[in-house]
Amino acid sequence: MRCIDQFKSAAIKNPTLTDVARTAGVSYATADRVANERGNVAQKSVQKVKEAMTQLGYVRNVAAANLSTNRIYRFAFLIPGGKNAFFKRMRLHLQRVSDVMMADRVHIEVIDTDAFKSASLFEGLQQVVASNADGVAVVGLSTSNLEKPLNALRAQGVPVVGLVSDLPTHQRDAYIGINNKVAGRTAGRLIGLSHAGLPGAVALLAGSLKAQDHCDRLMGCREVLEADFPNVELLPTAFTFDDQQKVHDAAVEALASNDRITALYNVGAGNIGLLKALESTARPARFFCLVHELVSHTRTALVNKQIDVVIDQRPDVEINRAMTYLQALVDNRDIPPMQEHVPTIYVRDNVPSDIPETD
Amino acid sequence: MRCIDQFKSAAIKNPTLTDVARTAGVSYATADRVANERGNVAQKSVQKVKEAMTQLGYVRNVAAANLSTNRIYRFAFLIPGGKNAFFKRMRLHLQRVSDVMMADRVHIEVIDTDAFKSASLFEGLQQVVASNADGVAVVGLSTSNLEKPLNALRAQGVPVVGLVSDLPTHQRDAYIGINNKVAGRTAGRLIGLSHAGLPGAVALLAGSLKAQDHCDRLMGCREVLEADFPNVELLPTAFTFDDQQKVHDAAVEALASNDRITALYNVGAGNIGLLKALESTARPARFFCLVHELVSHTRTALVNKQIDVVIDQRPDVEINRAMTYLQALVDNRDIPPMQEHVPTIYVRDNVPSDIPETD
DNA sequence: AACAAAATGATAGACGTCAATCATTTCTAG
DNA sequence: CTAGAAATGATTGACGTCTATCATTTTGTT
Repeated sequence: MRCIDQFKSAAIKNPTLTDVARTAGVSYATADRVANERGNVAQKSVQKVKEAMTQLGYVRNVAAANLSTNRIYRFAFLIPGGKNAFFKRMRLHLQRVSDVMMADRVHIEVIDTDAFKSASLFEGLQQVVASNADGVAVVGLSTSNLEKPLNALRAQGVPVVGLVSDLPTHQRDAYIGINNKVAGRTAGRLIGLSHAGLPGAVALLAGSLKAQDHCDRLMGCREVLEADFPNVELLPTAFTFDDQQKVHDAAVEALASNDRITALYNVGAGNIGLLKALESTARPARFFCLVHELVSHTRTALVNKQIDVVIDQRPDVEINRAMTYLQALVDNRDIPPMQEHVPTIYVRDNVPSDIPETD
Repeated sequence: MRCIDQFKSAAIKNPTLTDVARTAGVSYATADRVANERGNVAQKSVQKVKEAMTQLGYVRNVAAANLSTNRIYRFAFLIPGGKNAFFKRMRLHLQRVSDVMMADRVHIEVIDTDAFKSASLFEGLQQVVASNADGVAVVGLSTSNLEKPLNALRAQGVPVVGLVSDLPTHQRDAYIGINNKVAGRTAGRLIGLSHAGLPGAVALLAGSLKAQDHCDRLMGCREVLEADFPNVELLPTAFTFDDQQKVHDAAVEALASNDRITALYNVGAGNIGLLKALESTARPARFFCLVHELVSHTRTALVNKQIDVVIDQRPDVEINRAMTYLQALVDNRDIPPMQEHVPTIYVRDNVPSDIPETD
């Protein structure tokens, strides 16, 4: 953009620190002292060098710098292990990206954590502290206190990025994830729209009120329906602890007990159970079904018209963003401009065809 | 992932070509000849070197390579100029990204083309051919024949990426953009869902049948409604040539003439005219309004409940992807894994808050 | 003016790759 | 067996930055 004139001419050359030193009228050593803040430089020299930098549009050549220091980026990702399809998808993407990132000297280690055990997270983090990583991304747990290891990391200058579930603001450098209240509101909006003003009743399934994200989603959904769709009644939430069997039973019960039911929204996980319930149970004539997270089985159900909408968090995008953030933080660079990460809505027509099998 | 063991130990080092040569039992020169395909190497040597590479997990250090060749990436983006808010947003993102990319030695030139003039595109491309860019991204035009300049570029080894509107498959290396039939189907699905089985009629506005993307969207929308929502009638399409005034008039007429109208879908541009019409005209009790492309005014209208859904192409994501593709193509690298780019659905709750003003 | 302290200059090796050159060895055909 | 071709080895400078050392100049203090 700023370089159209140069661009046209055959040879473009970025100014080097030597160029800066020359136009500033100082030696390379001094320019270097200024650039790398090594101190022992007179104010007026600092001034001269900085002016030369802006004048020439000097940009530090990160590649050369990394080469000279033999820089390698070692990033650790702490992600819940186990059978959860969403995190499986996340780990799969991480693995794929990892191969490509090798060329950029980015090494990735994935540490499986126990999804709901605070101790496991704590232990994983301590492992990272010891492994002298350059950056860490953590899927946190709102109930666990990770202050000590996180502060230890950040005291070492290791940036920490919260992933999917936020950490206390002062314990991390950035948060990459959706706003779950927004996700809930989005669900509420779509449920409301699907009623076209007709009366209806929504069955709600959630894991537990202890999960902050589930709470937020429920709240968002309720907010929108109460404000904009008084024709839609909210039935009491059933809690499933994200267990497939419990989800199944709750869905069957909801469908059977209330013949006014027109919509079902599962705020949490365990959708396989829900799908089984939908297969075996008669569905009302008017029925709108909405779940979270696009994985192979929810995708199939979407295409097969068992469910109508999937709200997805785009774990691949989140991983990419985490990586970008970590690199920028480590290099002390500007973070590239990126649009706010919001929940994605999939209906059966805009669903990507390349969702990997994770089962 | 593959390097957990190394990761744990304090010092990690990527193998260099010297290491490869050593374990292959050949000189650096020979290893280099293999790595850079310079020829004049015996088959068995090639074999030995390649084996050593896979054995050690050698990955070419792109940073060092680019440093030694003084590589600079010069990418040209041919994007329609003028007042169109969507392309304004695209150019704005390009500009922002450009600043950050300077650190990676990526220079970006944006060439404004005349949105609908084939000659302008042709001229712009010839300009690029002359400017010896390293890669080109073009917003094409289905009606124009760009075979000559495109082939000239690709003959020079300059990768060409089609953006937003596809080019003939054999004339480009990749296409970055949404599938417009999918976009239309998505619109149709949402319109259908919004009727909850009640009867309705959809007013359709489009620019012109000459625009391939508009055709595709109309077709997709019709497909879904006819197949899955027989209760929704499709009214004849009004053609607006993407002119605000014509869009306004068509919308007013549609709302006035047909009291059964329950939805309006503008397949094309000129939404400012539509918004004016919605402000001044009485809307039916049941009314679902859907448009394309999130820009400041459509975002405002979404939040203010004038429209219900915006289907967006995510120009920022498209730009980023184009950049990634071009870099990978130039470096002859693998393209990082990325999920299929599909149209994004925005309702007023999941709409990003940081859409820049482009008016 | 003398002296220490602060600032500056000059320079060199390392990082991994590319792109050369030139000498030497090995292979192949007649 | 030998000339010529093909293959290989050895080596070098450049790219831009970092890090270090050491010599020299300038500054400020008494």
